[in-house]
Amino acid sequence: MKAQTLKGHLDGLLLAVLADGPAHGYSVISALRDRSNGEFDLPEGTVYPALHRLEKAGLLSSSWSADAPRRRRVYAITPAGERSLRQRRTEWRGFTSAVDAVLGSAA
Amino acid sequence: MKAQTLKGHLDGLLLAVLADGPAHGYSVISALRDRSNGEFDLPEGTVYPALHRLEKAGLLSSSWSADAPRRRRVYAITPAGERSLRQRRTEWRGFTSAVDAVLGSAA
DNA sequence: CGTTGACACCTAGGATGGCTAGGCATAGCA
DNA sequence: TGCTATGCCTAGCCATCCTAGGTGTCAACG
Repeated sequence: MKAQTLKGHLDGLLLAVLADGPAHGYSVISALRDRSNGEFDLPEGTVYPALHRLEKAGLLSSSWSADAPRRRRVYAITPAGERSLRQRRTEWRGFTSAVDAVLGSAA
Repeated sequence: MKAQTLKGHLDGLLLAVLADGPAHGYSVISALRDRSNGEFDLPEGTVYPALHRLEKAGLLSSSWSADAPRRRRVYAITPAGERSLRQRRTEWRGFTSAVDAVLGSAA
């Protein structure tokens, strides 16, 4: 997958993963890989800054887990994050139908 | 539509429009607007550099039209451009199905 | 006849954000 | 003792969409 393809769409993917329950960064990466059948195998340098960004925006909250063998920062979606996710899903549908309309050759 | 949403997808849209026949930049913009039901109302500063880029990459060819009242640079898709378009359509399908899988909540 | 607006082209620079490439530390296994 | 997987982080690169400006033609309106 080309580098720019994902631009602007990553945040929604992260929110969607975390909407199913809290998780730490590393597991978000593998969840993304699994759910997308390997299509999204994202480097840490992509995901961590994005998680920080979302937390800063108030869409995620995080805390260090104490019980795990290794230190982990666990992220959870906030109510604002869920609202944002709903909106992003709607926008995504609009975007895809517009692209599909232009690309044509639906057949 | 947010600025980054389109990133990496514009070239395919332009190729798709020009696959239906040669056109000049300004008309590409309105074709894009029409085909997408107004979703893609792109500024010239987005489209012109993209057309230049695609021509430089050999996916489009251009020439100045002599017959038009105003000077127009008319773009046409090249065989390489058509190949690229086919590939981009395939990638787009893969990308959307991956995003849909992650976003879930198809309902 | 001047001005406005559509047409038609162009480009420099800003901003965004994913990726590369590095770093650090712990745990488990050969 | 290494190697691999886990787990976190960041500086800077770079592609590219957009903003904001520029040029010029032509038709219509007051």
